[in-house]
Formats: sequence, C-alpha cells, structure tokens
Amino acid sequence: MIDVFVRAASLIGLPRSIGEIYGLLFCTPQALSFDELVERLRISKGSVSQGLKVLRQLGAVKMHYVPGSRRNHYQPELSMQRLVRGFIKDQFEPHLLSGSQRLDNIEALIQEAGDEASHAHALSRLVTLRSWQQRTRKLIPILMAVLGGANFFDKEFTDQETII
Amino acid sequence: MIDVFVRAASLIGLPRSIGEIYGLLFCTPQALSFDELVERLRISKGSVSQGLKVLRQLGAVKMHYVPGSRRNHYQPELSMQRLVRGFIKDQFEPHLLSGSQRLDNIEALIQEAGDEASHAHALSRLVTLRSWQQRTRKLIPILMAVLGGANFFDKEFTDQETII
DNA sequence: AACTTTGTTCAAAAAAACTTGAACAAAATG
DNA sequence: CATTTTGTTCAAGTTTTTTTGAACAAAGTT
Repeated sequence: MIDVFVRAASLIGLPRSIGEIYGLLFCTPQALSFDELVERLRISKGSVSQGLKVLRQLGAVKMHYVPGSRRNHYQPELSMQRLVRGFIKDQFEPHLLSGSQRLDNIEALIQEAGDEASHAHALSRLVTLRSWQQRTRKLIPILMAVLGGANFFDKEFTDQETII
Repeated sequence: MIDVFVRAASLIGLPRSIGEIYGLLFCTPQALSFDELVERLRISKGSVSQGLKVLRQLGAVKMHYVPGSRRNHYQPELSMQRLVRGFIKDQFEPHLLSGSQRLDNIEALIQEAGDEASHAHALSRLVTLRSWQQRTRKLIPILMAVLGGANFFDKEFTDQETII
C-alpha cells in the first residue's frame, strides 16, 4: 500500500522517502513518532526530518499530541481537497506568480530589441502565454470547488459519508 | 522566453531539453527542422531526437510539411486544451488505470493476511483511496470542459478571439 | 549500386536529485 | 548544571535522470 504513495509522490515530483512517510502514516491506525518512522521504514533520520518538513509545509501531515510522550506524533491529512490545496499553494502558485513578473520582463525585452517584423509575432505569442496563465488562475478555484462539498456537476455523487 | 518553458517543463517533470525545444518552436514564426533545433539550441542530435519523440507523443508538436525540403519541420501545438489533454492522456491516466488494479490487489492482501482489528482500519483507508481515485476521474472531464470553448463558469470571459 | 542526407538508438559520461550519518542545537530531565 | 532526549542541518556518498556522440538504419540521389 505504501507503494501506491511512493508512486503518487513521484508522479507529482516528490522523492520516494516522502511517499513512504506519508504512506506509512496513512496505513497506520495510530499516530506515529519520528523514531517510529525511522525504524519502520529503515530510512535515515535526515530523510525523515526533511520529509516531514516538506509534508508539514504541504499540509499533508499534522502534528498530533500524545499524552505521556515528549515526542511529536504525526497524522496524515485525509482530506483530498486540503491535500490538493496544499500542493497547489506550495508548489504551483509561486510559479504562476513569478511567471507574471517574467512575462512583463519579456514584454520589455521585446520592445527594446529585435526588428519590426518579429515584434508582431513575439507579442502575439506573449498574448497567448498570458491567456494560458490567466486561465490557469481561473481554473484553480473551480478545481477546489469541485473537490469541495458542493458538487453540483455530478448528480450521482451520493455517498458523501465515506468521502473525505 | 524559452526559459519560461524550461521552467514549465521542469514543473511537470520533463527535462530541460524538452522545454527548450518546445520553447524555441513557440517563439519562432516559422516551422523549424531537426537540424535547426540542434544548431540554434546547441544541444545534441540525440537530445533533439528524444525530445521531439516525447513532444509528439504528448501532442505538443506537429509535423509540418515544407515544400522543397526533404526534412521534417515542426510546429508547436498552441491550444492549451490540447496540450493539457495530451499531458493527461499520456502521463496521468495510465497511472490512474494501473492504480485501480493495484487497489484490487491490496484488497486481496488485506483479506488474506493481518489480524481482525487492523482489517477494519485498512479497509476504511482503502475506501478513502478509491474515493480519491474516482474523484480524480470525474475531475478530468470537467477540467477539459472548462478549458474548452463553452465556459459557462465565467461570465467575464469575453475575448475568445485571442485565446487558443 | 555507391553515396548522401536525415534521423534514431543506446552505451557511456555528466549532471541533478536524493539519502545518509555525524556533528550540532534546543529543550526537557535528573 | 550536566546529561539525556529529540530533532535539524549539511557535506559527502549514492542513485537516478539527462545528455552526449558515435554507430547504425532508412530512404532519397546520382
């Protein structure tokens, strides 16, 4: 089962160790501590430390206080909507933002250099690029809405109970 | 400008050279031949050959016949919808499919091994996983619909002319 | 048929990404 | 305050991915 998450992680460009950590947390009934992750996965403390850091940043694991233990325990985020939101916020939107800046720079570069004829083409491609960017921006809220509770697109979507 | 595509490529897990090839095709007014890509990007024939292969598979470049030249010329796909569809069909859906198989195997494994108590938890996590998968499946057509012409989500989406 | 052009394949080299483990910091404990 | 526990950091080592370039195939020319 952990393998499912290792593959999913690599699909979205995250290292194997991160898939393993999330996968083990996902499979295990109770919250696990740092040491338990090191022991059960047989990976180094360094990997676990870095992996948990990324997973916390993504909002994919939550700290869980366990009475009587000084260690931090970790639990997986099980809401698909929150997982996706975390991924987009952390890994996607920054690129979109810096992308806008970059397109402005490119526009300036087109203005100052290059001959008349190529200007027209370059500017038209820039328009295409900006439209792609804008459409991606508009897509994200729709995506989140579909993953959220109010699913008005699909009438057969019935058993909400089991869907997190 | 090519740099924009190099970054975009790495964001979706494709090598630098592929971003460069698509980027140059995107920037250039006329279709380019294999050799022109090698010369203008200063990368090896091997990289261009492999890069074009992947881009063709994704539907991100199209062959373009140029009269009087024996070489193949290439043009970029400019429709965001088709680019996204190609990417999903080629890189995403196969994992989704094999994922279903894998979940069935996992279910079998849960049945035969493990004690009573952990069965319940494992099965409930399997349900979660299946719901994630099903929701992803349902998401794809919606995504394509939004990227397609009929955009009934956004009333301000007016200048369809420039949007490819 | 011999030769040229055009592009592919694949083993080896280079580069990039990931993991490890030892040194280190911070906080709790005795 | 010395010691132990808990976890982080980072340079070095390992693995994986990407690129190169030479050998090769396929098809067109002379």
